[in-house]
Amino acid sequence: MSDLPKAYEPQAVEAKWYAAWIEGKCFEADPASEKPAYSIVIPPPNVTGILHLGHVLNNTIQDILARRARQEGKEVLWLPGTDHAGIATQAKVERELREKEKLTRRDLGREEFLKRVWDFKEKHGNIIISQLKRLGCSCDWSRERFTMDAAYTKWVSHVFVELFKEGMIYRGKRIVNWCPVSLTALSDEEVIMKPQRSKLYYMKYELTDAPGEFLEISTTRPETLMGDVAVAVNPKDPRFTKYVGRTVYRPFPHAPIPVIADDHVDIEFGTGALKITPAHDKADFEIGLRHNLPIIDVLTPEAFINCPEVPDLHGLDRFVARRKAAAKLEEMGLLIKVEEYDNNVGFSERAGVPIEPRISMQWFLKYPRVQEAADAVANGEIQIRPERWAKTYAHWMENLQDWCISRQLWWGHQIPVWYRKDKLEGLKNAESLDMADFQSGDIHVGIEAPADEAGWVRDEDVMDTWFSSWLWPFATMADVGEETPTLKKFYPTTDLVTGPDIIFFWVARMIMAGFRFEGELPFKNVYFTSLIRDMKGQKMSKTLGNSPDPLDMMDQYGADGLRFGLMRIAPTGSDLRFDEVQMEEGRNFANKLYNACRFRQMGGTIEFPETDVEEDEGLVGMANCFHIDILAKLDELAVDLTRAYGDYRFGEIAQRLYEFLWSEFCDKFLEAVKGDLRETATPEARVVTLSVIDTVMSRFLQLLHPYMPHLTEELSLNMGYVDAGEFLMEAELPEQPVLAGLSADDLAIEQNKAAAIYETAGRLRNLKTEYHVAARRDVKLVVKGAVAWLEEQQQVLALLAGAGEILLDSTYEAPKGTPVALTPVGEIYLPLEGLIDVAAEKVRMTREIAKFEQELVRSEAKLANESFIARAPAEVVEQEKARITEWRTKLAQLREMLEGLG
RNA sequence: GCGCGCUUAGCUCAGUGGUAGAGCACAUCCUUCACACGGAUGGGGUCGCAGGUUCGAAACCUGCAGCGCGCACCA
Repeated sequence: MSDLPKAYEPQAVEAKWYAAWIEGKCFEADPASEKPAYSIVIPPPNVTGILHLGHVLNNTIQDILARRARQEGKEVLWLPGTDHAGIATQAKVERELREKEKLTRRDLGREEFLKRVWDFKEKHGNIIISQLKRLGCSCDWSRERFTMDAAYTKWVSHVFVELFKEGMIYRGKRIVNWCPVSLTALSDEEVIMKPQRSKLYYMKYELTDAPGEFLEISTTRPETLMGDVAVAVNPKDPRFTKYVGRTVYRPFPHAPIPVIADDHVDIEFGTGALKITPAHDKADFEIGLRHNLPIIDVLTPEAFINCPEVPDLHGLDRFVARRKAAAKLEEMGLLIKVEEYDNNVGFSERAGVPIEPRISMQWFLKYPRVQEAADAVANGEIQIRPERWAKTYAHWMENLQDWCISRQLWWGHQIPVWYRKDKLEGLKNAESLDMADFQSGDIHVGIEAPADEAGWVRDEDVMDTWFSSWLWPFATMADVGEETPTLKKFYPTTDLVTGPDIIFFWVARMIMAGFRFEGELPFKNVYFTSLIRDMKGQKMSKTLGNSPDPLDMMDQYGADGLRFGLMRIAPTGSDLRFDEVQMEEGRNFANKLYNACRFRQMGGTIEFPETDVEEDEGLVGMANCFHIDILAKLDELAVDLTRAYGDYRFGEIAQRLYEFLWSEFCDKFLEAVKGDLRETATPEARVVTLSVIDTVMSRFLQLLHPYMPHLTEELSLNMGYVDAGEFLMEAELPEQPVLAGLSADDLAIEQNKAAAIYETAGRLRNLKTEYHVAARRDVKLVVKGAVAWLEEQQQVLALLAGAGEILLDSTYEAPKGTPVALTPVGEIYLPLEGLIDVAAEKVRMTREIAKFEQELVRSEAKLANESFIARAPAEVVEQEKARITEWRTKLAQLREMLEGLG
């Protein structure tokens, strides 16, 4: 017996193996390799982020794919890195600055502030990288990238310049989504619509040419009333025809504004009349453009009222001002009523406050290669899984809006545009900037600053983080204009694994960028993971505090336990409910495997008997039905796994591995062959059994390796399946099955024998339990009408069933009331002196008879149905007939026995 | 409003036309020399509802309900 502890202790083992893999350069990809390439780029986590369960799921899947690909003989590149995450990172540093030094970023100035962010990044950055290592991720760390590396930054600028010169990027004054907390524009994707309980205010504006006559208007935003420049009605709305072209008084500041007609107005909604505030609503802005209306901005960037003409509102927070404006209307007798109203309000994804539509000067991108990108998914060049996400992708691609790519932040890639100082004022306020301005020489757009830098001022804005992320698959592999061996070998990448929440942010954009800048799709397969929820079905979030720390999980259950537990409940489609119990199961599974190996080690080394049986030729010849059965099941497992990997069915793979080891190998096979390892066993039996165990265990460890890399590596070494100095993770999966040289018929015969013994053992244990002798191992069993081959396996049956002795006796006359079971190997009696209870046995048998009768009736009814006979496939009919025969035989036997009881 | 998805045992989920499954939880028994992070046995389901197709439906079709998620300029 080995000195190994009884329970597996993962912590030290996991750390040891990760270090060994790094030392052995096992994760490093070789572009010069002859092997076919397999590549994944990691979805770069936020550089200052910390690992959450979403990362664990996502990266475990990638690691499984990468490790499996290595086993399949591929040259694997899993390229890691981190994202600078503009808003999130800047916000963190600003918060720290505010809390510790009571300073804002403007107090420090751009240069000093950026220095602080870099310091912060050095200090807190890469925590997540070490956490990914703890999880066992086999990334090629020698190629780690950061989206603000110099070379990467050059890519971002290059892309901007190219697209600008192509006319795809332009600057313009538009309504954008403004975050009043982060003080920057956001893209449409960064706005989250949330249902809100709001109020709908009904108010009335007096007609200038008809005092006492009013036009009724409804709005949810009375606080922007000062920015009203018109009232719009639908031209098809007969109620308002007479007003169109006239003017009404805006209450404050008191001024006449026109009543206009515009198709956009919904006749059904509210009063049917809409106040037009072009500065604070996207639709209003467009109506304003159509009708040539002025724009009056009445909000500060921080979303406070900016309207000195109305002193009692000026300077107020927008929501305070809303109530105040309503009160003011009421005072003036212009408020008709207020209704409760449910609507959707856009929130800033990062800051969590309602965004404010705001006019501002921003840079926009017209997406390139839209058609190619849409087609690539539609025609299957890029496979999206689960497939239904392809529809979401297609829908978005069909409704693309220009992308607002500028951000009023400092942390990020600064826009590579310079303005001539002497023309700065004019350029700053120009309604639009594009190629024409570039050609005139007033602006400079380039990767490098203009030569006479002093005469120029650089655009202050930075780019949306996703404007760097969308280049990730190729910008990580080669510098601008380079054709590196890495790019050549590993681009396009094979699989992308990410969450469906960033299908627009990232996936779709990468596809477009791939086509535009590399002339090729960036990846062939996209696998969208499930969203992790808690047991109540709520989204995991820091604020809810329902997000367990993966590091805690790893401390408790091991990285392998966490990986396996999580993958085992990872569904193919919908959300995943995280249940810590499952991680415990993962740990238990690791422990089970570990103990199965300890058991094998107790068997010691294999000493071949003098007959000189060679492993290869002797194995099948000497094997019994249990050996053959487990080898066949192992082969089946390997085939099933290959298919499941092909379909990205990770939960099913985990389930099959679990079931094989626990049920098939430990519960059945090991129990069946335990006798072979006892001192009483023949040397031949011992050798065969140990060999079969080794064959199964070594192959199983390899199949399990992608899911539990550390443990399988450890056990493979300890068991001697992998030589010291070599790695299981580098061993290729053999293509041949472990079982060979047996005809399908012979295999079926052997497997049926094994199944019959297992089933019989189950029946007997059941019988023992029913008669309350489950714990006794000395009971005697008698088999009547035994199948011919039972004799050779009766020892095993006794072992499995927990019987002291099994007698084969075809003439056995059971005492009345002897418990009996009908099994695939014959009638088995459990003669128990003093325990036999005729009445109880009668009841049990009557119950069993009733059960079979029911089955018989059902089957007979089916066969009596002419349509069934006529239309069902022959094999189904045959199956049914066979069942009837079986039921009848059993019923006859049981009735006879019941009669025997008297 | 449009679209997508889900609804199977107390819980988490498999099961895409042929007698309803797994794990956990539960109950009873077992500390027998791999493992109590274990072993054995057992109880538990009109497969959301209603129609339809079919010899046969948990599965296919239609409708409905509940839940979830996207998208959308109804102020």
